[in-house]
Amino acid sequence: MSEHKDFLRTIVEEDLKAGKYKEVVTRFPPEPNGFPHIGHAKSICINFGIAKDYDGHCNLRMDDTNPTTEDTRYVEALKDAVQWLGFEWDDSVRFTSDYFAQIHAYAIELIKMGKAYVDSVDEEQMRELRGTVTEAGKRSKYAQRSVEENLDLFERMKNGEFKDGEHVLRAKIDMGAANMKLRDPLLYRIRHAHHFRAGDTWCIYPMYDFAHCLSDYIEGVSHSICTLEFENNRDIYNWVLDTLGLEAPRPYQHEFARLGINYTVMSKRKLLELVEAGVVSGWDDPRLPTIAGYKRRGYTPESIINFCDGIGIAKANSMVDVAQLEFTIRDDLNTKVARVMCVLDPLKVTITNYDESEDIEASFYPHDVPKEGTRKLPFSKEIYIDRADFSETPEKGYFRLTPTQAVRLKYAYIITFEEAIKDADGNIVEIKAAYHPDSKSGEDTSGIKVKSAIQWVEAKMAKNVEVRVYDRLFKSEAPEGVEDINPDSLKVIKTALIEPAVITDKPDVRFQFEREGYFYADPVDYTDENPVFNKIVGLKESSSKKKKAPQVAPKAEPKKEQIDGEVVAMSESEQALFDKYTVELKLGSMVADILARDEKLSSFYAEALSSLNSPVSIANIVSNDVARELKEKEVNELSFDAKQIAELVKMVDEELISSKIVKQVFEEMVKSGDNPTDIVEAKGLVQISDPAVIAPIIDEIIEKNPDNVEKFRGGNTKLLGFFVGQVLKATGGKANPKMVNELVAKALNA
RNA sequence: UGGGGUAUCGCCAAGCGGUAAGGCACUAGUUUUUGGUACUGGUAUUCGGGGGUUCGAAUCCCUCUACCCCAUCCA
Repeated sequence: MSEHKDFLRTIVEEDLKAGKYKEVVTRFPPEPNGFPHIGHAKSICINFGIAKDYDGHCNLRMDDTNPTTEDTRYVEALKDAVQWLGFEWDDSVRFTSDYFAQIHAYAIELIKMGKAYVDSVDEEQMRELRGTVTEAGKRSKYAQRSVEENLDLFERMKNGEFKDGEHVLRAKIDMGAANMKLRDPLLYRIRHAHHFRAGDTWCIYPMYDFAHCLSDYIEGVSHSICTLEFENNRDIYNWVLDTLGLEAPRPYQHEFARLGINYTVMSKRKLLELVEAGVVSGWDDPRLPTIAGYKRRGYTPESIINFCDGIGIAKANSMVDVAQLEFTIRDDLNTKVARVMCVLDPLKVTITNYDESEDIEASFYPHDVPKEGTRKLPFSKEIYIDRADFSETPEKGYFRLTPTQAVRLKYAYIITFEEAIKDADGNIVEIKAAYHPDSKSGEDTSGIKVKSAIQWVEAKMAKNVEVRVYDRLFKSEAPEGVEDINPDSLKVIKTALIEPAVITDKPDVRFQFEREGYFYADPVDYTDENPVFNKIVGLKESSSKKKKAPQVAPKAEPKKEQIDGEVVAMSESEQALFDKYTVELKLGSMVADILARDEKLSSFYAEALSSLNSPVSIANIVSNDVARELKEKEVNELSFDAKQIAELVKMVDEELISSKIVKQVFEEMVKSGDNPTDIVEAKGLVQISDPAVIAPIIDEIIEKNPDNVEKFRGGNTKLLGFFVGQVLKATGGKANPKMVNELVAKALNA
């Protein structure tokens, strides 16, 4: 677990500490209506990860409440994904459909409580009655049905006496709720459909909002973690469990931001479109962000998990750069995988002065990968190199073979250019070169300096392989649909040549093709006759090698000006108050504004003022600290009163306590409702303003932090705050901060 | 438009009143028979804007702005 916990783990820890739950139970609850993608992987990592970190467990639950879209094919894909990532679910796979009977019983209970009713308006009417975001909705006339009638109707719904859409069961909550989700949400609808699991036993199915919270409760889930778009649903979640009076411990819902990655799409709908339109070869197309796609492409589970860990968990909508994903797979494979030579775009090279043949022993791993293993590389007069590794007219900074620049054949000899053979169109079809017999790798005495060592294969022994070079599926960073498809997202190279050992010995399934990237033997199409490799990801290229600098960043716009909206005007009485505050009491206009506009605040202020004539100080504390408390409370709910605030301010005015301590005392007042004077006395919070007491503490701090002293004296004046903070901490906040500031500054500058 | 959220480097993301973490990307250098890797350095005088409180504010208060979610018998 990383040092910095995400907010979910923070919540879990607090709950555990408070003894809210005996055990952490989470769940990964996908709907089996599509293939899981990397966004699901994030959720899997969060849910299974948290369970693992806190010795709890995580259920895999198929949220199968909609028989018309779900299929067992998808549950298999979902199970695969979790397993492939290396997580284990508790017990067997759960299904919401397993709880249909219990959920149904809860529905009846709700009806009996008068908290649910059968509604019989059609869809269109229902939409109208729901109102809009700004207007309250109206309840349908059916909401008045008696419990008996509701019970009867609901029973008949269950028995299949009605057609789809004829009736629904609704929770009776509030048609005027500002949260639209709370306007009598649907609990059950009629669906005469075959359920892939429950078969035909049901013709009513619970809605997500009803089934999910109850399923969580039934499974003993403690932390129900979902994505941000369910924030509004949280109120129903709580309503159902609370209204049913389900006993603690019960689950609570927490939301995090779903994953977005640029140059791809993540919604099930868009993914399905691509698959159905045949733009990709299927759900496991290596260009897709599906788990099946990444798996087929050659990504490792570790890399996906590292990626999910790396991006963190928060509540801000975000779009992660694919480069971050690519980093994790390179990083993972770098230390694991054998390096072999494959020439993607072969150019024949004849070594004019070499006539024998030999086998060269070469390590599978570079010096910095602590793994063992070698293979034999055949070498002879005729070899192939990559077309890109020769240039007749090299640009500045080109490191490979040119008419005037020798290059090393990796693990073998250095060669120098002799002649380029061209066809009628002027295309180079062959290079003639000379090798240097004394330059053999490991026993080089030639003294020739080369800038690069390139991959090659021996012509006769090389195996022909198919290489599928994948690039991002979309050309735009935030693709909308098929129109944004990158036409070059797949290049099939049928004529690549690979060193024989890879095919004959099959040392592994994943390789680094030297200087090209990481590749994976396609698990589906690879055969001995037609070996197929998928490009997982290219090697990182330093900018100097990159052909055209894709310099995008068109330097920042000149900082867009922000136009402030208009502030609501004050009413007449508020204005009068404001004037009084600013003119008579000499308050700052901001503070006066806050007070004048808030009736609770202004009357609280007036009351405090009546017991202590210190208008500015009181105004400050009322407009800041008291205002915070009054945000969600009424005056009579406060644990303290205006008189006590006046008392507190008095102590500040008399310099009995420092402004820092005020915060502390105030917190205490909020918590306990005790008198400020008593708090100060009980905790001994009286301000220390004696330099004789403070000075030695400062000396000590200075002595303990020589580095920072040096930095400070070197010009980092921000560090003054650090020292002041340290001194204040050492005195429990009691030292007079103004004095500390002065003394520290003096001491530091001494 | 009512309600619910979110804003910290190009992209993620810590931070919860006392020195603006870290990763990716970028960049300079060292090592290197991969233009890879590894290593070393450089990258936010400032936290969406403006005010206020405080000795001290990314953190507390006020206000404005931008973006996301909610009016499926989807989940």
